[in-house]
Amino acid sequence: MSLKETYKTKSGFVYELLRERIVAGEWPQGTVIVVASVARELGVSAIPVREAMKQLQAEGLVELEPHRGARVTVFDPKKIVEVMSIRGALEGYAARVALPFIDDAALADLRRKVDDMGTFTVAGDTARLVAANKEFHRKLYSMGPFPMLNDMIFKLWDGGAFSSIVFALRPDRIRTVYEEHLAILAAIERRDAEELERLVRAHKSGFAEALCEISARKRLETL
Amino acid sequence: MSLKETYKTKSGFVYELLRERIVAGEWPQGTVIVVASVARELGVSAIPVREAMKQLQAEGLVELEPHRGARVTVFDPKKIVEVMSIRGALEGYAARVALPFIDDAALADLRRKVDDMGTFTVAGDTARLVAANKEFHRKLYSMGPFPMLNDMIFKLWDGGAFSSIVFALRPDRIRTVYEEHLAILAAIERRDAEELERLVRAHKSGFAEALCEISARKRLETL
DNA sequence: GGTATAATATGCATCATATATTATGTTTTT
DNA sequence: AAAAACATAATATATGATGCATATTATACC
Repeated sequence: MSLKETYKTKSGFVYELLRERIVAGEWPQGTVIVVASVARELGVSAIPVREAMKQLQAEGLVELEPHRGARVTVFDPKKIVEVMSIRGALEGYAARVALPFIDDAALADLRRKVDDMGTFTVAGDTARLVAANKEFHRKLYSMGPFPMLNDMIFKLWDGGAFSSIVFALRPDRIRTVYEEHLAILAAIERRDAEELERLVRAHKSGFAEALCEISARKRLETL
Repeated sequence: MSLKETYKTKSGFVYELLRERIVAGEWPQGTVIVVASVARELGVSAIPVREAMKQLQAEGLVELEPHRGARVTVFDPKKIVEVMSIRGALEGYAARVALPFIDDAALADLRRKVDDMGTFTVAGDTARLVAANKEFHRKLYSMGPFPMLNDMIFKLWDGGAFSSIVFALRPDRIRTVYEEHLAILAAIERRDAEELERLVRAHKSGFAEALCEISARKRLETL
């Protein structure tokens, strides 16, 4: 990860690093970010850090209050439903437009990933299940003709990694998710674009509902 | 527009200003932006300008190449279709989820805006027609429960203002657009969410197709 | 035509300033 | 006199200006 060799600018280097920390949950929601501290830690001046922050803000990962400072964006239940609903619309459409480009090889790949999910489901390995889930969707959408659409989807996806907490607190969802993916795969095989879009959208809605139910029980403060 | 009174930071001031210039077409696609020049012109240092650029980059309005500089993003036909398709998905969904919140007052407002569009259509006043069109959609979506969704839509909307050029080069579209809005309004009155989403999405697709047809004839270099 | 050099613009660090928050002391009110 | 409200000073931090280093591009020279 040496700066000089991998990145062209320090600004870009800091951006990637901070992004990784936030997405990985190393810096949880609400963490205040002090520019000077980060700069000192990384051995750069404040300038590149501030520029990175501006990008992260535009991406929605941090919130920037003039003259007050920055903190990692806090997701309240309302915002979670919002993001999940938008993802439902985007991902449903992405699946629909990708469908005509799914050839036999891609279909086999998707089927294998669902098989993996089945394995991890019975094994109770939620970490790998979450990863396989993301891989499935990434593969599916990546076959489509709109790379910008994929970027938007996975920016939102990285914006809040709620999968783990849902599976932890609602283990019943694990099987549900697996079954939903079976249905999605079946729709792909049937080349049923309408149904595919509906299923993917419902898939996200289910997630949003589970998250709401959880946050009603618990205030999500540990996320 | 005095800086001190309206804006809290110079960075924010520069951001708004540059954004306005790009969106309004004052700086057309491909315009190279020299940080030092902008700074000199606005009477600020390079720092706020650079930070504004980073935000505009994250928003997709400018493209930033390390050590090379910045230019206003160029939209090729492929990218136009992409943006319009994504907008179709987002706006269709936005209309659908807004529908339950459309009360009589909002409906009357929407109907009046479509009437305006009718007036401007027969008058051939495309400038006002474009404005009324945007107002119609803004009003419609703003009734919905997802402000973040609206932000995404109108960020994309501002990203490329193609309406004028379409009407200029394909005058037949003027009447089509008006009729499509009549159909959309009818679907709202019938409270038909499914059909509403379909119509809004088709509305954008029609636009994308017209743009493609235009760019096939003309290389869009004057946009 | 390839290489060296000059010109231009970006990228970054240091230093200075403005702003918000916290702490402290003072005044006012009950 | 005690408590609350207000004003003021102190600190921390974000924001911004200046100056320099570095990368890229163009030009000239061999």
